[in-house]
Amino acid sequence: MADKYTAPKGTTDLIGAQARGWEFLTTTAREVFSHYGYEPLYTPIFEHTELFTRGIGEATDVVGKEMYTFEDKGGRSLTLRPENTASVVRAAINANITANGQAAKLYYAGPMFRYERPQKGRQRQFYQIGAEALGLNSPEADAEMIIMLWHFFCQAGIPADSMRLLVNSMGDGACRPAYRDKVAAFIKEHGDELCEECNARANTNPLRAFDCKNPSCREVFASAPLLKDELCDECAEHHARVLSLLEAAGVPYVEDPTLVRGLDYYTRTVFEVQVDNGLGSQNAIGGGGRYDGLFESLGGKPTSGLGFALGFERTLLALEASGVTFEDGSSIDVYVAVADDLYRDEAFKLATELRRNDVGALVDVAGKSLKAQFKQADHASARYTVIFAPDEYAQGKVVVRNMATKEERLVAPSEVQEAIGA
RNA sequence: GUGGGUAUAGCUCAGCUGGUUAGAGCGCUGCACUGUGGCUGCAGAGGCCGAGGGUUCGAAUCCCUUUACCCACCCCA
Repeated sequence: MADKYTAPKGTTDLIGAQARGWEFLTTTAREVFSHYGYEPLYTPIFEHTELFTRGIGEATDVVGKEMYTFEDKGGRSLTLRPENTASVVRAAINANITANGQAAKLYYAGPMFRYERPQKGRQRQFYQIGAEALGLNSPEADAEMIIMLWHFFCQAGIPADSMRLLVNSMGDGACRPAYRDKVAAFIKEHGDELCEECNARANTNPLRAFDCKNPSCREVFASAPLLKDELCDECAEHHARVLSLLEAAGVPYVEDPTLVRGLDYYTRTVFEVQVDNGLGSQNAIGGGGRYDGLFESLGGKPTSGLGFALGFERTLLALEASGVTFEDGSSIDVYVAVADDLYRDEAFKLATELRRNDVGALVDVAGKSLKAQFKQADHASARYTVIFAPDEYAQGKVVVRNMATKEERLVAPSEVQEAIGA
């Protein structure tokens, strides 16, 4: 554990079960999302810093203190992406894929970067899988997005009853500003009963005060005005429709009027999936919402948008807590062994042929004893072991041993594939 | 950015109030079984006890510093 060459703070190598878990989840995502008509989109790991300051919002913690920003050799200010929605929208604007009211459904998977103090379920380089639906403004689109996220988690193996789906509406340009002022006024009114941070939020981002975990603040906020009661008619109707669609789809949700996403771009529908076990002090494994103003903030034409991101590491923790494991997944059908070094060339050749025919085959390349070769075959869970041995090979045959039943058959090397039923 | 904890073999960890060659289990390699895996028995390899400094006749053990990791606050996925 020399610390000379360790991965930087907050980063980790995806190795063993974690690496397999990542492949499993990205594969699952591709399968599930494609059934909803989603296509892959991969954007750069770094972007112009301004994309994030404009897109996510200057007042957010993510932009204010968590970005990995650097200057490149050309003097440009670049930032490692702290999230991917702004990039996807930028890419969509650049490629003009939402021209003339066309919709686009896109998903991605990859690392994000935030300069935070690491802890369980939170690292500086972390992996997200996400989806964005662009150019769709109907409540049906919202419901479909939420259902897809729920579907993904279920498909990945998290028991539905261990998850909790929270849904809320944040209003839009017509109703949120007034509500925002109302909350700010409420905070000022109760200033002496609230913590410092809550007071500070009155000026920066009043809604975030709902996230405060301080018990006494929560108590005060229990009587705060709720956006739910202040929504404009359009937002209220939209929200009600989303909820009834979720209900009809049998996706259990909880209305949480205090759910406030931390990024400035959200409008109307916001949602979050939480679990109670395995995540330490975190509890959100995925979340997202609608961002109808983001295109314009980034210089595009008014276009609605909607999406979610889910945290890979947290999802993995939740899966582990549910007893899901990612065992070594090598698929070895045959182990080709030699009883004498004389046959190593033949064995090597057979293994090569089998692999070309789509059969998983292992052959010893370390000069091990026959016994050691059997052990390897066993550890690889090979279903069969083929043995090149003097007596049998003198008749042009090799031994095919079924490792489970211990039955052995003699066949010509060319018939091995048939003998193992592959 | 602010707290608390931990650091000994590939992995999980013992090592009491300082005492001589630093241990166990699992894993790995070999042998018993020279052409047949799992079980068993035996043997072996693998450690500058995170790093640096100090106290001491003597430090994995005590003190200081440092680094890393973990956990929590905060924030979010």
